Amino acid sequence: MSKKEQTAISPTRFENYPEWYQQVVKASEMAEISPVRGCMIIKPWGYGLWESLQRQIDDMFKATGVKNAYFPLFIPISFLEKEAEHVEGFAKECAVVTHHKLEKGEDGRLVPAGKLSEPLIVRPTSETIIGDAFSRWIKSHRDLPMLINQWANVVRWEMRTRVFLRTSEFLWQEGHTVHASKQEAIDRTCMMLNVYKRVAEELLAIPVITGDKSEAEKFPGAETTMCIEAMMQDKKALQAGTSHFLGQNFAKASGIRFQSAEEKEELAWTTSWGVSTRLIGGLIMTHGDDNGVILPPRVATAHVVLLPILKKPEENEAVMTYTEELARQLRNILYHGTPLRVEVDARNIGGTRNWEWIKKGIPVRVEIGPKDIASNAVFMSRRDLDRKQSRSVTKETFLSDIIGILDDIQKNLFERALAFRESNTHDFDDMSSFDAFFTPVNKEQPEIHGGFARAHWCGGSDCETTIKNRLNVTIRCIPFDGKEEAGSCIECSKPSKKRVVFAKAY
RNA sequence: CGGGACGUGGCUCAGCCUGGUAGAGCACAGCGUUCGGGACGCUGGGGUCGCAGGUUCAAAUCCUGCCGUCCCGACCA
Repeated sequence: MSKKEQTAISPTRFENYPEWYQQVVKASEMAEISPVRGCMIIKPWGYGLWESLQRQIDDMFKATGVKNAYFPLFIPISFLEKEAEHVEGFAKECAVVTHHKLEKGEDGRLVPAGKLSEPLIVRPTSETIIGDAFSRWIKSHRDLPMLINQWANVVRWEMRTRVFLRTSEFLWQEGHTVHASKQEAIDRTCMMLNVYKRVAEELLAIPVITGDKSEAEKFPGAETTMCIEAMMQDKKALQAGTSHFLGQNFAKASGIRFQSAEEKEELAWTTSWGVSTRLIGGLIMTHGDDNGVILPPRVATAHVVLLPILKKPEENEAVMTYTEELARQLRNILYHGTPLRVEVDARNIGGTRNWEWIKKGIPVRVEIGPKDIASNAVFMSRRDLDRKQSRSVTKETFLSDIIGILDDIQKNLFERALAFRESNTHDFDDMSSFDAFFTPVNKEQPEIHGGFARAHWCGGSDCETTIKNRLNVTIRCIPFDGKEEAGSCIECSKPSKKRVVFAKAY
């Protein structure tokens, strides 16, 4: 056999990153592509992750006073037309419903019939229809702030799709708030971005940069868009969440007015913010290795899998009893407020079983055989460590340590990802080294290259466009934590006070 | 939406050039031997060869159209 260690996923990240991603999604049984163009089927192992994420995000929203509601999937075209920039941004990727029934055609096939008087679009986002409701709900400053969120599916008819990262239909939450003052709306925009930063860093163990989007990258119809940006293992940036200060644009479009304390009619200020199932793609690309996914414990579909070693019939019952007892004890332990999620996999299918769980990325695997029972022990493996570091520990030690172990995995994943980002983030002050940074050695089959480049930018969209056209590199964000320093724009040399983050992006 | 590649059991693919009624490996099911182990043997199930037309006595194979997937670009959470 070859010297090279065999990996569960082929090709490896290094060999072909996009293909590796596809294979990981498949091998981990998180999702698959559906018969419907551009849409995905999220399988239980992937959906469980979304559920645990959703539950925790929802709690965080509610802690800030947000309430959930649900608005229609269909939006009248006339609603979309109300905000000019908004139309511009979304019109070309809308699914449109034009008929309301099917009839048998001449060839026996079903054909659309019953044309709608006004076509409906399937929501690409819900600012307009929620704005319409807000205009009726809000009369007085006493109705404000209005803090609403909905968990929903949306459709954006994408040309090129990728499971979890960009599909025609995806799941997300969209928060929509209305405020009496500009400052309060801006504060809310920041507050929710901070929630997203915590979601990414504390739950998903994905370090993110927070900042403002440039004019070219902001949400259609927004005054400003703030974002969290993460670095994937191919050194490309992933926009993982956005929070928009909408100014009075949508209030104007939908007629959201209120009577102020001074008895004057005023136009309201609104925000919107969202994260989607794209986060799952980000998780895979941040933590995955050549053996599959690695799930951060805080969001993992399951935390621990127990793998009883069933060899001889006369021993099996004792092994299963010991296993079930351990499962019961584990499920009584709380991990960050929720009971540990434990799987028992008693299939007698040899090493394949172990590898399936490695590919799925479950944080902790525990093998239990007759020898372990004899010594009152378990044989434990951590997904974030090398398989050779698996070790035998007593059952009591395991039970008392498991929370610490999971927290340690969580911490390890975050620190690993942070170190990767740091080592691939550089300052640039001249164009030739900037160009070299973003130019692959092999142009035919580009190797993994680039990263985050912090460079000065004059603020002009011409410079931004020039760079984008030449290198396919965009301004990911104007970071909040960037320090003020005198410099000159990397493209045009005009004065600049701050560095922005450039990168290739998903 | 432009350029490229591809579509044959669940998966990876051979067969297509030189038409003659479908193959392998893996996976799956059963039995047995192994096994703290991605094991081995035997037996078995499963495919209208992406879809629709056309050419032909005969099409996975030739022709046309459509659909889908992946990669690269434009666009995007």
